[in-house]
Amino acid sequence: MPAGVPTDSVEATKPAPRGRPRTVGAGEGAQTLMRGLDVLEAIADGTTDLAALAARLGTTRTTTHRLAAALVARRYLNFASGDGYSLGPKLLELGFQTRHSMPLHQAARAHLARLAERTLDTVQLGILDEGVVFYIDKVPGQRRFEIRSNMGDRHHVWATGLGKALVLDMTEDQWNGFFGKGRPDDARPSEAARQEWLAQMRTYARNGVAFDLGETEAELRCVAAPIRDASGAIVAAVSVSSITQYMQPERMTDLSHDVRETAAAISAALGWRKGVGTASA
Amino acid sequence: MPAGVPTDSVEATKPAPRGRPRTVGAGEGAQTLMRGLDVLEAIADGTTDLAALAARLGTTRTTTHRLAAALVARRYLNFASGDGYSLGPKLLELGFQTRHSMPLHQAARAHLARLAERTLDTVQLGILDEGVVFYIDKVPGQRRFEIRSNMGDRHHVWATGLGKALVLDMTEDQWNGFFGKGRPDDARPSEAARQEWLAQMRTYARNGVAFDLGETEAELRCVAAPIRDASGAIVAAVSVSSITQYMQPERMTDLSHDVRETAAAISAALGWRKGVGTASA
DNA sequence: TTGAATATTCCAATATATGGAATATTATTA
DNA sequence: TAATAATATTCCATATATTGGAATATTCAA
Repeated sequence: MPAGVPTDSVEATKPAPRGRPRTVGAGEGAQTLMRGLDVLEAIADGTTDLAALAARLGTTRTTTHRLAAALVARRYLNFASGDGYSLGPKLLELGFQTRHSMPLHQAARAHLARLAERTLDTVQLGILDEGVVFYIDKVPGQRRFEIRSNMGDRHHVWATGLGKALVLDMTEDQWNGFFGKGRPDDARPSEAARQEWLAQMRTYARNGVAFDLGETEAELRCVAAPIRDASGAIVAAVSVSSITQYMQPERMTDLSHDVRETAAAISAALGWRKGVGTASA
Repeated sequence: MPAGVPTDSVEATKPAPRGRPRTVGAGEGAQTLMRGLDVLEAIADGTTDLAALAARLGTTRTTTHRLAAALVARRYLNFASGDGYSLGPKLLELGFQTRHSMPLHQAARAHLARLAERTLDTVQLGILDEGVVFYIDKVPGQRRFEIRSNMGDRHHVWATGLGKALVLDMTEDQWNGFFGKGRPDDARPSEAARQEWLAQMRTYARNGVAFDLGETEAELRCVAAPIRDASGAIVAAVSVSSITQYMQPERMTDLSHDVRETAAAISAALGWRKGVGTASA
């Protein structure tokens, strides 16, 4: 499914429905619910009018309308005559509630703030979600500039410090799967680049800290470390980001300790005990 | 037929739609979807296990399980053996997307940041949602302390600057409806307090700016102004909050201009033209 | 290990969702 | 303004998707 992320919306109009996200199989016996969720997601994806919705779901206008009307009644959708459907306030509510109910979020908040205060730079918290990095919290730094990422953004695993930290425990095969993912075909990285990236990942995995040396934005760098839960599995990662000027090699090394400590503190709050799940093989 | 939920039971009798768009009958023919949403909201409300869920919805465990399983498959819920159900990552996603897709949010962002920079204090953006103030954006200030409200918080209309700004256009009857709302019965405010509050509201409405003089937290004060869309209706409000020490009467007066200007700028970005919908009667 | 609590699957019965066609509501012209 | 197009909404008989009881599987607590 094409992501409707604000950073670069590809098209504003409704295109021909490509591959159908038919998640049939699991969820048998709840067709109406599934279709309702389809409606929700189609609208999140930029569809605004009934006809397009119906075409996308492969249902009649009648059925589609009934589902949409139900969602409007429950405030999951807005409907404005003329502008069509849009995501409703209930989704805002549930989104916020979800964030607050995450033990991770609660455990992390104070630590992130303190890290941001010490480093003066932007601190971010992210999780791995469907193969991409999902930013779930951010504490801005105190410099004269602002790292322009936002909570809710999604970025590629291989090109961000947070992403690399999140996959540090995976096998080299899995790493390979991530590398270059999401790149347009004409910008496929060279084999040499892949090898270098893998070599770096090995180092990061050994150290328990990952760097971003400007893969996405040349002037941006960051230091990230994985957060583990009671089972030792990586469930999130924390990073400190700044511009290259403030991220010379020595500082990145220095920060490594602090970031790792912060990650460890949050991990501890989640029930992790030192030693469980860390690199050993 | 479900009978536990407070917000339905519309049947046979001819509805006499007064001020409120009752959306009667909507949701008919989508029982499964409605029940699915019930599940979602029950879990948002703290229910975690199947038995409790079923009891709450008035459905059998089987049905409830099918719905929950479908929602898990679609990542609207998590299920962890032992901990039960919790809100899932898809809700995070949709929540963020909803926020970003609001024209209001986009129009406001830059203005809020600039206001926060000028005033050094916390700037907040809120909307009226089901009779309460819903905080949808916040730009922290630069003082040594932190206003502890968070995005996603809900507060009472009558006790916050944002809330008052949001209802500035309403009638005195409607104001009355808001006053004291949500208070425990034993803390019902006196008639004198009500009269004083109404008098203040009249002043605020005349000036197009509302103050919070410590109704909720004695040491907190704020200055808020309404944001209007193209139709002139109030759709949101912006506020600057700080501690009393920094919010002496003169400064509140000074801030009034700046806050009102900011609100006007955001309103303009939403298509509002000076004069439309402002106090006139 | 046992027993208790909880989650999950199976199935026939029917209440519930479905879509075609008719209608109402808005937008866009003439 | 009226007439047209475009879109949303309601109606209703039909059959299909959903239901819940009972059986089974899984996890948790001693």
